[in-house]
Amino acid sequence: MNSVAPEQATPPEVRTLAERVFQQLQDAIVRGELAPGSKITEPGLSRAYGISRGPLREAMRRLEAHRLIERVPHVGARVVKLSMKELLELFDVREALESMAARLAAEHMTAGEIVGLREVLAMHERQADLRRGEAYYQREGDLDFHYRIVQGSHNKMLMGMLCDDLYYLVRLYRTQFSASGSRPQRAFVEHHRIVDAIEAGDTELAELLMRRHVSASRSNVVERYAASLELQDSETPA
Amino acid sequence: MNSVAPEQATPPEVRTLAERVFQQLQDAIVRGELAPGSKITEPGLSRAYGISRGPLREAMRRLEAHRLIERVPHVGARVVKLSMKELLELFDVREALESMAARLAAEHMTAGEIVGLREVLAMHERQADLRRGEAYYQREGDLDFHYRIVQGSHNKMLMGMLCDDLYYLVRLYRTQFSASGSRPQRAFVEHHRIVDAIEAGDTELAELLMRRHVSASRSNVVERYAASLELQDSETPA
DNA sequence: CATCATTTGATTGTCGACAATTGCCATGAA
DNA sequence: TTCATGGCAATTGTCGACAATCAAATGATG
Repeated sequence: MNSVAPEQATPPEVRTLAERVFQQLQDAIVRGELAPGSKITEPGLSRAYGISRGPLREAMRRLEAHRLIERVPHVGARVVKLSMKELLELFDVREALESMAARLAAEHMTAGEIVGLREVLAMHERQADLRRGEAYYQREGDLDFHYRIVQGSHNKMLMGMLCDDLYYLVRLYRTQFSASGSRPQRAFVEHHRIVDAIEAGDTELAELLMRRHVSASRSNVVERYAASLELQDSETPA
Repeated sequence: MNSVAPEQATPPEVRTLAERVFQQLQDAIVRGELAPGSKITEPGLSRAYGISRGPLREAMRRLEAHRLIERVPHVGARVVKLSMKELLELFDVREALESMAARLAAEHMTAGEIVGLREVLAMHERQADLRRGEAYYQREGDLDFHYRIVQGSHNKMLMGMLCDDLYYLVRLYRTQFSASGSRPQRAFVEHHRIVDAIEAGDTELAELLMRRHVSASRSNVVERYAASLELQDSETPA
């Protein structure tokens, strides 16, 4: 199981209570168990998780740093609720960072990492062939693909920004907007082309393809959003 | 005085103790008053700033999120010390994000923001003409220039990443490596070209020029570093 | 003399309680 | 009815103390 998901059971390094409750809360938010926009209070979570407010505040601070909750002093915190504008902002940032990651990956990725990447792609195709739980696995798999490329960049700072922050927001968006991973076959082709460029060491091509890939994904989101708005309008005509 | 520096005296919104001590610590680190790599302990800072460990831990958590200190559970925290590798990583991330910022700025910047940008450039040239404290003002001014372009992107997420995180690291690097802003006239020209492209609404050109600008700055750092290594070797020939 | 176990000191993690600020609701006046 | 004002409950911010953990100093042993 090579998922991008954080191992939750008993990771070797969960030394502190705050760390554990942080991961639990992060998971709950990304999964949508804590509704976007809902207010979360310290005494409430403190009772719910059976810990004191001290570690809980620490966990909440980390959630805030990861942009999963928003806090305002003396008022409280609420789970982040991505607006369409913010979602598009997220895509622009992803386009910038991931295209750079692809470029660096084409420059620094090792042979072993590339075969691992190919295996991920092969697994996706197998799952697509089986047509079983296509949407979900495709989505997780897509994230896994991007995850590995970022790791292949060998740029710690980039890895931290994308894997520790943005990708959780991406997953949150997918649950919030219940966006099914459409355009699967096209994305498959794009993924393969990107790996080809990386394997060839073609930095500029890898960067360009990744940029288009993210941009296309963004356009797809915009289209689906516009369509959903139309549908909504036709359902409730004023 | 249109500096990028955070107003420290009594900003209108410093409602909480943790917030204040966070800004103070952030400033102390960026200024080099807290040496890079030095260990900082909670009781020590608690006494130094006359506050309890509660708010202080919160401030330290925020510093960690901003990558200004590094913590390891049950051991302690130390001020971040940028290695050359990490510094280059920082430049790659800047290149990705700032070129995107320039592209978005060319698309969304208002006329008023553009005249403000021109004023910043004019002020830099005046200071360069006067040849007074050139290096320092140039450096702060350079950051101010980039700061305004990021704001012109009108992308909140991008602004948060660059202005709230990376730019503090850039300033930290400048004090840590005591890097004087060399190549001033060339940077001036590049700045002007970038503003021209933004004003013309040429998104692709603005992006390309900003990318080259950051890349050139990176190359400059590499050169100076190599030179300093040679000098060091000649001084202490094993 | 080097190596390793032990102890000690300090630091971090956690907890419960108190004070300060906020938002809400009821009351009253225009 | 609407708006302002005052009080009240709840939440957040802050503090000091206790327990768990780690790193270095100490001493014992081969």
